[in-house]
Amino acid sequence: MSEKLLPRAERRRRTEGRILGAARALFAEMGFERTTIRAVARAAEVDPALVMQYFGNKQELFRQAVRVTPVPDAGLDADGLVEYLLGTITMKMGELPQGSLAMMRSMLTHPEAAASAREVLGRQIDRLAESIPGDDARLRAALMTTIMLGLAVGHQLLELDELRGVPQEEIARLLRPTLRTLTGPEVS
Amino acid sequence: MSEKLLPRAERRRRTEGRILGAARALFAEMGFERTTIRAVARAAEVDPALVMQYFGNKQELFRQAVRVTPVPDAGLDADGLVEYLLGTITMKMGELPQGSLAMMRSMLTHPEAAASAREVLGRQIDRLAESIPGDDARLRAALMTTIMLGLAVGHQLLELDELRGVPQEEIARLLRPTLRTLTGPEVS
DNA sequence: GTCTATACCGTGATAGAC
DNA sequence: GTCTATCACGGTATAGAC
Repeated sequence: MSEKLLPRAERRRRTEGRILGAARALFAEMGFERTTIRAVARAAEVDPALVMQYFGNKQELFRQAVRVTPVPDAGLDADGLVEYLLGTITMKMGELPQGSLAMMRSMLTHPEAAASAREVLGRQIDRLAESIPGDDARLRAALMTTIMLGLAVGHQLLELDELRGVPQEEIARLLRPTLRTLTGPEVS
Repeated sequence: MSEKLLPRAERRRRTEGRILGAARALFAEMGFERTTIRAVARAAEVDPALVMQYFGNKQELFRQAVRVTPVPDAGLDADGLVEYLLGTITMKMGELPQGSLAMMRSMLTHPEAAASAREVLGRQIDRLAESIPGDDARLRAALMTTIMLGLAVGHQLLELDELRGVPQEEIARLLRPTLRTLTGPEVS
């Protein structure tokens, strides 16, 4: 194999990484439409056409940049699930993975991001519904999920003043009884 | 004054109305970026340049199309506010004003829509905070507001399957105790 | 095999023709 | 008062330079 300063494959891998990093940051901040291939290329210090060469089109670049790590599902009881959800706040507050942010940023205006969001949320609803009793378990699970969605949107994307700088423990403390009202047919 | 089939001013008013209606529908469905002036003009059956002539630029067209009717504020107690919020579900479910939908659709990716959303939500938070006790009234009010925001996003914009076709009364029934956990320092 | 230059089309916007 | 160039910019495809 030819021995330059870096092996060709390694060099390519690094360039791809820079492009994906730049794309992730821009998609998260500006959304799909306002993020230009040219801007991504500029941020990654490569030629715009190279981005096309690597990823084919903007859609595929987006897909690879936001690739969200699938939620590891474990069998938990209702209270455990509430704690799990409250735990995700911690992430949502501090630094939710940039890929997830990018996906959420575009989910209302980009069809594929919307589909991806529906899938992720649907999985969470499934998981919650399995662990809570009642005929309306899915509806309750959906409401719990939209509550967390609203929090993420309000805090991370809209950056509402009232939520800025609030320690996650305080949110968790207030939201714990709130979510618990939805985990069972009775408050119990 | 010249007497054609319609007075010039009236004719203009109708054309403007058609354009605004078409714009509202398209902005609500596709968001700001994906809505093209040309498509709005096509839907309103006018020349694209006429849209520019009337509104100057796309931004101003958006501003006038989504102009959201300010929430009439009345002094209510905490429980009354919960019922008020639950009442807004009814609207959010059936047919939330298209202008509000358009604004929400773009709030994550369009700076001005984001500012508008922050303003509307901020007003609701103010209003709620006035009516609930406790040092953390604003935080509680913000959480209540993001809960409703999440519901609107999940139902109206993402159109989650689990919420489609669910009668508003059922949502209200489930969410009433949920919201009540946030209206006071104690569940009481 | 990698990267660069360039051209094409649709969009927002402006200026001017009818 | 309407519509027709025309421009700049962005996504994308292609050809070709190294």
